[in-house]
Amino acid sequence: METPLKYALEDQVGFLLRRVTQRHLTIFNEAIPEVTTTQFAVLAQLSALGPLSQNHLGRVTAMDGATIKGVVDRLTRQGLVETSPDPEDRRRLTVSLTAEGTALFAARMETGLAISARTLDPLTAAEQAQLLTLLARLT
Amino acid sequence: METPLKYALEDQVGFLLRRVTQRHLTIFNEAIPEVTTTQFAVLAQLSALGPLSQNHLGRVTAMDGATIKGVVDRLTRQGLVETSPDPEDRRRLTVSLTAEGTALFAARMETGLAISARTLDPLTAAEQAQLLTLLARLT
DNA sequence: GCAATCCTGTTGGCATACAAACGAAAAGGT
DNA sequence: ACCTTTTCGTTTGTATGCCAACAGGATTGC
Repeated sequence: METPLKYALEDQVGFLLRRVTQRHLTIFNEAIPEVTTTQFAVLAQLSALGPLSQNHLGRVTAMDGATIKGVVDRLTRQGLVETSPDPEDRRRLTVSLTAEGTALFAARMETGLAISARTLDPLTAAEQAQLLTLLARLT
Repeated sequence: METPLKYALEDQVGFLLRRVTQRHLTIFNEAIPEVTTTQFAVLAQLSALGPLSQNHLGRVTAMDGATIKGVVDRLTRQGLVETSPDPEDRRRLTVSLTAEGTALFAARMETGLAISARTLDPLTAAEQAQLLTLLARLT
């Protein structure tokens, strides 16, 4: 008497994560079309922490070296950040917000918070808190 | 007396989702190096539902037309799926598992379930169930 | 002081993802 | 029958996201 194993895709964490992420990205793109989620994360961390080396910036935004480079390049092209060599360490590239980048983040920060709220909207306040706690533990 | 608004990146759902997804993908790649998560999802749905049109396959795996095409192309190149024209509807391309694809999914299905379990490992059984329920409601 | 190691940024390659635009085929309405 | 609308698959373009390999600079061990 053995139960035949079934693989229900809809019940797998990975699939659920992907679907929820898709919904979140849709909400984000509608609300903040100027930049992407990862670009916004970079603006947020530069705003909170000040200028950082490119690799350090990658660490605080959870992107590896190759990824953060692409993001920084595109933000530079848009004039939202700028890079300068670090005199202390000639390997390092310091990334900082431009006036335009500072202004954009200031103007869109509240929208950013609203996007998170909207993503969690189907849940009650208690459920939202629980979800965030559980997700944080899976990090 | 107004509270200055802060944007704590680490507390935003989108950022948490991205980090948890990163951890999940790492676990998956180690356990099943032959295919990616999305490719595995395609194999799972073809295994569960039988041959499907390419677009239909995209819907049951949550991928848009452009994405599912790339995934099917790569799986075809690996000999895990094959496509054939649908005589009923000349626009349609029927995608089905090859013997090799069927065998691979059968051999890796349990591992797939173990990957989900490993991803959720930091949580208790009750917390795991709760998380899945909450995520499903955000779909 | 110097060799082994580590860190930083860059590049190339592969694999999602989605938008937009397109042609061909099917379905529906009148 | 005919026209409009959908659906299906394709292609192009942009943006993550990771790995692996690399070069040059900084650090550490000895």
